[in-house]
Amino acid sequence: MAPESLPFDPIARAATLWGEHVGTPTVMAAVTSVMRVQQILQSAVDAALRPHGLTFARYEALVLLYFSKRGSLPMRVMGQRLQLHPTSVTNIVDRLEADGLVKRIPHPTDRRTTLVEITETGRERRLAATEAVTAVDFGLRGLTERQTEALTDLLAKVRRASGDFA
Amino acid sequence: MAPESLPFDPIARAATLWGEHVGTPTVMAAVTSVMRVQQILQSAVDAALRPHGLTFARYEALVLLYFSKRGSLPMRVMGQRLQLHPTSVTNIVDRLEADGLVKRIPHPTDRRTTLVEITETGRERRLAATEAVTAVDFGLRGLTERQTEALTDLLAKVRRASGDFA
DNA sequence: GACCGATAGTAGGACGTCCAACTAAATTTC
DNA sequence: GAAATTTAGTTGGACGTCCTACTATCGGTC
Repeated sequence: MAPESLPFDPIARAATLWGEHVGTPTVMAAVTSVMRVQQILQSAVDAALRPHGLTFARYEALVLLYFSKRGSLPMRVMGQRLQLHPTSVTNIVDRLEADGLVKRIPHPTDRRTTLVEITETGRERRLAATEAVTAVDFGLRGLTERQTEALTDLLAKVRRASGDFA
Repeated sequence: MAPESLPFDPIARAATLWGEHVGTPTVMAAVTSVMRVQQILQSAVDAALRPHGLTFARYEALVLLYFSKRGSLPMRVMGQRLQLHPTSVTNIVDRLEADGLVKRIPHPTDRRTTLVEITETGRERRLAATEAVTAVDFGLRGLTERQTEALTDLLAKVRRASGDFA
C-alpha cells in the first residue's frame, strides 16, 4: 500500500533509475508496472479482508478448501494449488487453525500426510469475506473485458517464457 | 519463487477457485496473472542479486542514491521515489548501512531529516549488481517490444483507475 | 526383510512489507 | 511567543514468503 499520495510517476522513475543500464527502458517500464499493479491489487484485497481477520493468502487457502470435494486437502496439494512453498502452507494453516477456521486431521492411510479440513466457522467466514472481496472487484475496474483478456494473454506469454505452466 | 515445477495452471485454478463468485472469471484470471508474473520477476531478479548480497528492494535504493545529484537523499524522499512505507525505508537503510554501502548523515538545516549517502563501496556494489541484473533481462523475454509496450499501457490504465500516478 | 532414496511436513532464521504508537523537530495558528 | 498541528524517522509487532536443515514415513530394490 502506498504510504501516501504519490507525486512521482514510477514509470518515469524507471527511466530515471535505470536509463539504458538494464535492458531497454521499455522492458523496465513494464517490469515496474507489473510490480506496482501487483502491489495495488494486493493492497486493495487485503484492505477488504482485514475486517474479516483474513489476508489474501489465508483467504485463498480457505476458498480452496471450501471448493474441494471433501472440504479437506493434504497440505502438499494446497501448496501446489496455491503456488506456495511448503513452509508457507504450514504458516498459513497454523494461523487459520488458530482462528478455528480449519483443523488438521491425520490422513487415513499415509501417516506422513496431514489433511487440512475447513470448519463450519471457516465456511461462514469465507462467505462473509467473499462478499467483501467482490465489492472491490480486485481493483481492475480500469479495464474493459477485452482489455482484461489482452492483459492476461500478454502475462501468459511471459509466464510461458519463464517456464510457468510447468 | 515456485517451490517446484507446477503441474497446475493458475489461470485454470482461478476459474476453479472463484468461478462466478468474484467478479468475472476474466477479471480473476488477470489478477492471478499479475500476481504470478510479479512473483516470477521478483524471483528472477532476487536470484541474480543474491550473489552480490543484495535484494531487489536494497538494489533499487542503491540505484536511486547512485543517480541522485549529490549521492544522497532524505529518507522521506527515498520512500516517495521507491513507493515504500517509511518503516520499510528504515529497514532497508539499516541493512545497507550495516553492509557499509550507505551511511546516514544529518541534514544541514532540518534536524528532523536524515540524509542517506551512498559510499564508495556502495557504488562499486551497484555496478557489479547491475551487470548481474542486466543478464536476466528481468524475465520479460517472452514479449516483443511492441507487446511489452502494450502490457505497460494496460497496466497503466489499471494504475490510473486506482489513483496511482497521484 | 533390510537398506536407501523420495516424499510430507515442521522448525528456525532471514527478509521485506505494513500498521500503530512513539519521539523529536519544524511549522502554523492564534 | 506559546500552543496546536504537521512532518521525519524509529521501534515493536504482525504477517507472508523463502531457504536450509531436520524428522518421520513410504516405497522400491536387492
